[in-house]
Amino acid sequence: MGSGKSNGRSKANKAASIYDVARESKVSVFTVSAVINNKSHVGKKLRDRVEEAIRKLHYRPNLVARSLAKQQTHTIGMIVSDIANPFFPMVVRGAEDAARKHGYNLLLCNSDDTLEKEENQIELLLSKRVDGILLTKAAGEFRPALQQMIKQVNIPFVLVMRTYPKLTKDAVISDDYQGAYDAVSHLARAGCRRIGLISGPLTVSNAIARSQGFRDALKSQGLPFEKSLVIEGDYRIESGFRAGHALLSHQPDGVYVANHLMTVGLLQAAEEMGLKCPDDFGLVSFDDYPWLGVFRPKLTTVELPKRQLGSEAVELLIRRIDGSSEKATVRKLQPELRIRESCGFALHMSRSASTSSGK
Amino acid sequence: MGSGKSNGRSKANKAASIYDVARESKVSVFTVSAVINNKSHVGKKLRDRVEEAIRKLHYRPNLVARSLAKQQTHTIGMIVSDIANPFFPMVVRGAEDAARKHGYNLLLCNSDDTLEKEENQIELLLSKRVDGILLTKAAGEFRPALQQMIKQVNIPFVLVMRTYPKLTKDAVISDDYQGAYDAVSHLARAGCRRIGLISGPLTVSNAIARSQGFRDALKSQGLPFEKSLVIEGDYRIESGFRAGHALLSHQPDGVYVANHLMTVGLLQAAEEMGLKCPDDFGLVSFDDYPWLGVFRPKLTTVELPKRQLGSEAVELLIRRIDGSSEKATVRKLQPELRIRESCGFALHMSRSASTSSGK
DNA sequence: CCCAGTTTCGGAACCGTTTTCAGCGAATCA
DNA sequence: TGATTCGCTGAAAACGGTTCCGAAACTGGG
Repeated sequence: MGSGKSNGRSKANKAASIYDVARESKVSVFTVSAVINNKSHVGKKLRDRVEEAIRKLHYRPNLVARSLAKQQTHTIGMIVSDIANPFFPMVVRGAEDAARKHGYNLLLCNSDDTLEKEENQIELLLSKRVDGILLTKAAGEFRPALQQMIKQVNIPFVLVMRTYPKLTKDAVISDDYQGAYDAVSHLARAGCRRIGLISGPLTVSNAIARSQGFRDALKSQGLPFEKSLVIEGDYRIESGFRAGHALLSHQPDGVYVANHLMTVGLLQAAEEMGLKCPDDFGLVSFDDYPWLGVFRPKLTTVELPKRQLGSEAVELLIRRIDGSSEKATVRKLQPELRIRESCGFALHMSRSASTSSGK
Repeated sequence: MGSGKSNGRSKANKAASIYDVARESKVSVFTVSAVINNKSHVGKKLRDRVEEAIRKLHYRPNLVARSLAKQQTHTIGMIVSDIANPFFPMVVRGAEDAARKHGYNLLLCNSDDTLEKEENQIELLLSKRVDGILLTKAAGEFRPALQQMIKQVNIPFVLVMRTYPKLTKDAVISDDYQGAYDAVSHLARAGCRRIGLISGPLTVSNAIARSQGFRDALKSQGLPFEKSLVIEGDYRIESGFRAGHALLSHQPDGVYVANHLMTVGLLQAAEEMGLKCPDDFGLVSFDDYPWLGVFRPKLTTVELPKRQLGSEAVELLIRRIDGSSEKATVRKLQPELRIRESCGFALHMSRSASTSSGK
């Protein structure tokens, strides 16, 4: 009924399926499938005919059907705190490039470092049957049901930037302890004696490592640990601002900040208080960016290999997806101290030089 | 044969399917499906039994199977130039939040503003049967086969930041013309008489709009257009650096740069040449960032509503996915001039005031 | 010329959902 | 109490691939 004896499938708005090309080239779907994945050798003539049909129909295999059949999606989920935090874009970029190289796509999620959002994102990713998940773990433990599901589907995770052995021992992180150690050692060499710390949330592994590096560097430099000079933030600007106010009121002569965003907050606070860096206090912070060299104060930073962080995480994850049984491993990448001006090294050089020459 | 009369499916490493919960709760799969999507009313007792089984088995529907059956993936592809360009993270974040709110996920791709990569990404996204695509179009035209495929699958696109009517008229962009116009008008008000431009690649709509705004503002201020003071870059640091060298050698007293990354390059060049901003030249650039207020030179910028750009693009795209037939529309968001210090407004105020008082 | 051994190919089951189409039972009304 | 309608329920067919298995075609040797 209706408009004539059409075969019922409206031609418009319908991508060709493997059946269409099979019919077009007068072979079975198996043969088409075989030439697509060039599997078991298909005769030259048939192969040509099939390829011709594929071109003619603009056929592209439906990857969701393939995913269902093969039980793998060639998609990996990536959960970061917040892509708008300038730290993450480069690691995401590193991950995306590595993923694509292996034929994988990236499903990007933001957790805002919130357990609840993180759990929701993971559930969704599991439902989408991603082949693996890259996770910058927020503080807190998964609810039992989620843990069960994760165990049940047996999907590989690899942690990025932060460890969380309860979930998996596979992780790629930066050597935060060393980075912090270098940073405050440098501050001390530059002549600082009362060094403050604005740390990340101590519920999270890298904040702990950075704090520990801070303490140990202090100790090895023979400097006292003053409780009033240590403030815990949450890696965001606002917390750096508050911490900055609190900290600077105790008049440290140097401060080490555990990430860039909090450094920005600290600088805001300093400006409000009429304090200048590096004249009034030395400063070294984590995370470096290409543009930090052109703005004053020229920040002395410890740079993390962000891109590599992302790419190595993906490489490891894909090895796991492919069933690698290499033993669980946390890959620790080395940071790099980039000395510019905010540490006041030039300023205090003479004093520093005289003390170090005494050794 | 083998180890007894086991039912053959190894229990380990296998997520429960809808059949499992149907068997467990002794109903048909239809009923289970019905309670999951709470469709046609299912009796209270049955519903309870099913939900109980779901909980017990930690069942989560397999979204790839659902996608295949429903012919929609609830996934949207987003192609940006480069997520590591600080401009994009916030628009991606805006997009991700909006997408999630509607139950969609974001598949993120980088094109490096390269036609070839862009085409590959699109093909992949089409194969993955994403429901729609957000695209910051690179320069150049799709190859015919791709155009055909796009037409054939009839998938909605919405353009972000750059228009490209050949593909679709749906776009959400910023009012680049106005932004540029305001920027250089402000420079002129601040007393600049020889204003230079570092533009984006003129193969791309927003670079053209910004250049046009530059010209018109010059004209309306009665300032001459000097060809040697206009240089085309590609929105990256390196090109800003080269352009900066070339431009500053002609000694402009003001320069307007079409994005932040090139501004960074310009500042590098200025430093190498011993030129200071705003003492030696006024500067206003596009893109603002939370941290620009704490570093010197404090950049005067025209800020684009990045987050909104992303979210509105998603909203429009989803309306299209849902079959909205509202007429094609480019949504133009207003930029905001943020006056700080790099424009030298304070510096030249007196001169500017005297001239404007004469009018 | 015949038969065993390889390729090559086609048929059909399967992946986990949704959804159509009947059928069955219960509830409402006369 | 019996008939009619309505609400639920279940079997089965898509969705678009992959892949096992058996059959057909082709090869070569005796």
